[in-house]
Amino acid sequence: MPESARGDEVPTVWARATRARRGQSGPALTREQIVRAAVELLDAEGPDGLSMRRLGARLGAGATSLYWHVANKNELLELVFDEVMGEVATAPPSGDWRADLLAFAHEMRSLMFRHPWVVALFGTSPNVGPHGLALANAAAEVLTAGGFAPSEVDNAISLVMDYVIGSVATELAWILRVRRDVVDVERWTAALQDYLREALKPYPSLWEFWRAGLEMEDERRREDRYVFGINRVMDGLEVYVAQRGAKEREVGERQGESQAESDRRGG
Amino acid sequence: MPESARGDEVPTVWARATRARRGQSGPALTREQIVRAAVELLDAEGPDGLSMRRLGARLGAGATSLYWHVANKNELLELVFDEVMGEVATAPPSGDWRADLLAFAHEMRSLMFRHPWVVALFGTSPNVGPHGLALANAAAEVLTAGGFAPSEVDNAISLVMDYVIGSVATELAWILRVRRDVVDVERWTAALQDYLREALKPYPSLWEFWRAGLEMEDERRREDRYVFGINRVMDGLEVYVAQRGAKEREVGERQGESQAESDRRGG
DNA sequence: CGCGGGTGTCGAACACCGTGCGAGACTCTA
DNA sequence: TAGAGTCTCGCACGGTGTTCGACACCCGCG
Repeated sequence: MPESARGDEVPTVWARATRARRGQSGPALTREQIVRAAVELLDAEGPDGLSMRRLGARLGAGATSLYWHVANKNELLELVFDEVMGEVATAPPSGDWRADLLAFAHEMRSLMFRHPWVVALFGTSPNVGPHGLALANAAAEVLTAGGFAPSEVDNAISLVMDYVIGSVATELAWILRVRRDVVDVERWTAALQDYLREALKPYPSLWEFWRAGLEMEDERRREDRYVFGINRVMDGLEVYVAQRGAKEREVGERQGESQAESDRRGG
Repeated sequence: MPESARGDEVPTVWARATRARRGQSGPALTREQIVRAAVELLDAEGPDGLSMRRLGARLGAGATSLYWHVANKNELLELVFDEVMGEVATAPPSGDWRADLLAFAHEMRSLMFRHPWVVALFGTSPNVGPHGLALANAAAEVLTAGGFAPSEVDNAISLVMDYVIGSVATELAWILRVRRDVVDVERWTAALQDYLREALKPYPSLWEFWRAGLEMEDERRREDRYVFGINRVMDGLEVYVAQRGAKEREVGERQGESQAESDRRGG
């Protein structure tokens, strides 16, 4: 329903005004309808399964009809992204910021597993749709309630999000690759192991690590990795809060360097 | 030079034997040559700039000639990935595992900025080329020297890598998007800000955070985020080492729960 | 010398992709 | 009834990865 769906240098779909729909019987195609169908298509067939032609066909419409409702495919992806953002549950701060933040991370992670294609969409657009904003606000509230200063809230959220994104991205890339290309998993992993046994001759200890890892079933091993990682991230944030608290308590006695200065020196 | 470059269910290029090259005057095209040209193309024009046709043209050859040396594009990407992995500098453990690991992370991050397209390649293949293996070994040595148990080494490396990947991925996605699509940055950010001012009416505190952020120049803000994040990750690992050390010291006195159990409870 | 087979290159073709353009149909308002 | 807006869609353009079969070259062998 936009006056015309041209991109026209608008930074995000959301910044473009939409017109009220017409009279009574609306158009055959709706933006909501298109977005929902796109999500279904992506879930069912992965990122390569979504093409304008296929999406149109699924809706019983021509491919180019979609371009009335959406400027281009990127904009459609922006809409689709915010759509699934609406799936993640949020809750007001409970008083335990670590638990709240952990729950937020888990919620995000499970979203990404439910819709494996979203992971590639993080960062490709401003993510300022209604659901995205609500989510950002919920996370910010948790940290604010936890005593984080305004300037630190963004850093802390980014840390958690970036870790979850990176972790799930590598996990999923692997899973999807195997699912797509490999027909005989047994033989495939055996071949890989054969190669590694040879190639790791120069690095015997590495071979030991990986050999052990390869024997555990994959899903459990990956879960372990994530649980380890996210808990370390939380520990790191707690250390930060504690140190900053300590610094504040000794304020005036002697001017301690700021945490940012200490970080920068360390890095 | 492979007997034939068919994919044939081999899990990685590296697992396929290569034949000795022929007589004296080698072929017009070489695998090394192709890989190097591909890296140049990717650096110059981004991921979309690399197509088999364009790559062939750059080498003064037909597109399909490449398929003699490489089974398909994915395999080429695997080769290209390991090629740039050779660029990252490693050093033997210095005795300070935190400093070593931090240096490793920085090295990785700067690699990803030098070749923005690699970030999307992490996890899409086993990453077991010669350079990748050497790198993994170097990182493992650092942590082993730092007192990490074999089973923990993989977890810790994954944590650091995943954070760096996630952080750089979101950073780069944004940078590249702006660089590609936006002609008038000034007007673009202004429009975004206008939209946000309106859309964030329900979340006034969020508006304050972001408003402050938007005023700082982007590069500095992003750098700050990364420095904050990676230092929190390191803190988290240090806490872990310290706690485990404490646990070990009190061994036998009372059976404390393992760290993994504690993590799982927390998560 | 001749010749078979491996090595290497390549043009044509297939089935896709995103999307600009313009024609047309339908419906509401004046 | 005229006109303006809303909405659908066929065609076409220039790209993509990859398969297939034809072809040229050079080596060692008989």
